[in-house]
Amino acid sequence: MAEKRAKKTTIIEVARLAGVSTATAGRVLGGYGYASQDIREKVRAAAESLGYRPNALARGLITGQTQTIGVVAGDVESPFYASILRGIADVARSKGFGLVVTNSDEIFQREREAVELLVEKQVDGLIVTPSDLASARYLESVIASGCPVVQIDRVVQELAADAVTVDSTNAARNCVAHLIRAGHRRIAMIAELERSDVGDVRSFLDRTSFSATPPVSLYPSWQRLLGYLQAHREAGLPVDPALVRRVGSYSAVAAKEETIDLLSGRPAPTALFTADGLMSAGVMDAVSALRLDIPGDISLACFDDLDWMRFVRPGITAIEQPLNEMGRAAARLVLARIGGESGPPQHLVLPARLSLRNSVRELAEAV
Amino acid sequence: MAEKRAKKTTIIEVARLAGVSTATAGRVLGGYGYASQDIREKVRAAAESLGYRPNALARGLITGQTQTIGVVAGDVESPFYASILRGIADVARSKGFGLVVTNSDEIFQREREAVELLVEKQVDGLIVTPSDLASARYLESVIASGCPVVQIDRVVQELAADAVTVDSTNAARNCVAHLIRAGHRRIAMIAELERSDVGDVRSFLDRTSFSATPPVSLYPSWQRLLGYLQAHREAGLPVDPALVRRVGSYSAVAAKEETIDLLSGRPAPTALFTADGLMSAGVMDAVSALRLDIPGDISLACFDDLDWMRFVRPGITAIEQPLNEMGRAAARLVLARIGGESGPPQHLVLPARLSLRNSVRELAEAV
DNA sequence: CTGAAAGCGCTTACAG
DNA sequence: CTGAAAGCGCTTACAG
Repeated sequence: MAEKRAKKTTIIEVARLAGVSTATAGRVLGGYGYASQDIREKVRAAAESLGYRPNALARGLITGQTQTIGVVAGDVESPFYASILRGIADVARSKGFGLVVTNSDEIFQREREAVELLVEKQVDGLIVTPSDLASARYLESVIASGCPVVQIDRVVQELAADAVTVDSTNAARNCVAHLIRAGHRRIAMIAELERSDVGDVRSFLDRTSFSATPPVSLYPSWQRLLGYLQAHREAGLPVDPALVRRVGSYSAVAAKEETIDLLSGRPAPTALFTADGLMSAGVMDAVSALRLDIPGDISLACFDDLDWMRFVRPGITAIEQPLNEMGRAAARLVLARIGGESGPPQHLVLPARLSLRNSVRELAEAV
Repeated sequence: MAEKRAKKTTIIEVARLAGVSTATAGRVLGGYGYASQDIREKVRAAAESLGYRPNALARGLITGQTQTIGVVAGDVESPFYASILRGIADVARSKGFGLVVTNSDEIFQREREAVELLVEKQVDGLIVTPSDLASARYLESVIASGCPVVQIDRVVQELAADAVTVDSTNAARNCVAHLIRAGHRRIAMIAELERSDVGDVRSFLDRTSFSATPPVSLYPSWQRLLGYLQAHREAGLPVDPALVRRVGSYSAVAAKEETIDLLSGRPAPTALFTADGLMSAGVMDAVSALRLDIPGDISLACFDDLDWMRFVRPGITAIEQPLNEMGRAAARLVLARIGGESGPPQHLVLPARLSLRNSVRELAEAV
């Protein structure tokens, strides 16, 4: 059932029409090597009249470069990855690179298959958000084969790959510190806190020394919990474990349930810190359902609140991650490696922006 | 400054190690042609031990297929395109296809360059949201060269390419009809209505016969205006041109200004129909700023409201486009063509879903 | 069932 | 400055 595909014109036909060798035609059309003005024009005219388009496959096969970057995102439909992807795409386009995009849904097996596909397609470099920090050593073979890898949002320990992350710990710490400064003493936290090699929340809370934990080795959600703890500790305040809720996955519905349960407790929290973007909607829903006033009854702070909160609820403190910039930085890094830049792995840590638009006004200056 | 890239193992080395010809090794590894059980194992073992990965470039060069689909979206960061892209990606992945993604930002020149890039990369098919319906004939040469094209969201007249769109006209018509049935007589409309070959809003409104306009030839925004008009006409109601606002671009800020102006007019509208997704936030912002109650002071209906409205404002009627399905359908269509399916261009028109969650309760059953 | 040879469409040394 | 030849890593007829 194979269709007869229109055969495309090749450089051979262009060369023949222009009366030169394919080597010369290639030099003109590919923009490498010398060619006299006279021949240039002839070849260009021939290419034009035949509607010639170079075959990037053939070129890539011989040059060993495809001018393509592979991206393994969690889910390009989520605002988080969509913004990162846009940043990557902008830099790629400006350098004439293409982008092959895949979703892992944070499933390790899927990530691996995606990387396999991309490597076979001979991408010049790879940008990945590793879905399982413990199993990601397989990336070493990719790097060893000459394909540079840049990690985004998460960092695999001891992997010789560049990385771009956000300083989640400090962002959470600053945010919670300012809630404390504004007078809050019972600050609840709603977070994913799913994958972890540091045990459960309780044992994490029980640790005597936080400084012993290098934040970079944690998933962002746990980094934020660390920041939450640091802020309390620095203020000399105790942490009530009942106020830290592990939702367990990026689910607005689950976040809603936890929030309702949380706000029904006595004494109720006076502030709520939502540590993962997609949960904000669930938290908001719970607050609406309980008919609570913001910030009268409860103060809210959210990581990665969606843009809409700005419009709908002026009374919310938001931690905004520089997602576009994260993508751009990752693309720049991978392009630098592709360009031959050597040296030890770079680890870029971008600051998050605390954006204040509610009762806790004092936050604005403080940050 | 060229790095010494680790040279990858080729099929030649695998063949040598297995003690067979490259042709035989290829048959085993590529899964085509015959091979004895004995040899199969030897080759597989050799490939395994050498860490062999097939080079898709070489394969593509010879087979003429890259197992890759090219996508030209407006902006993958917007929820609209992000959802479509996800649908495409799901189907592509299930068929073992890769996806090369680009943004046009609805700029024609950029779209063209993107298509050029994708064609040179030898994608097997193309999914495009044409940014300028009048200039999109250039796609003909792409199709003629054997690369099938599927259009999304918009349809270029007389282009022999499949298309997947949403029935915007009927969705808008139903929505407005139900607002009318709920008693509204002054229904305002906020819409993009930028690009057009049908003149300005006023002349569009003045047309005596709407049926003369084939909706498919219009940009979605204009199709929705058509639906708005049809609903009024069918109810025997006049349209007040002052209630139809052309925002001119996908801008929440501009939408906010128009909405404030609109709601300050006397007599004020009792309902507001926002015809383009990204403007909803601006409209909401205006409603908040004016301290209006929904749906007490004003009823709202939005095309493509973001998911959040469900959580934040139960009092809003939403028209939900099946974006994931649009992407999936487009991917299926293009894959069918790649598979050799011939026949006249397919034009899929998907229905939008009217989602009711406010005062205009009667809508729920009616749809 | 297996292998030698040709070739996909380009680029890359190497002569001239 | 230009061309003949080789070759990138595979697959595809074609013999055997």
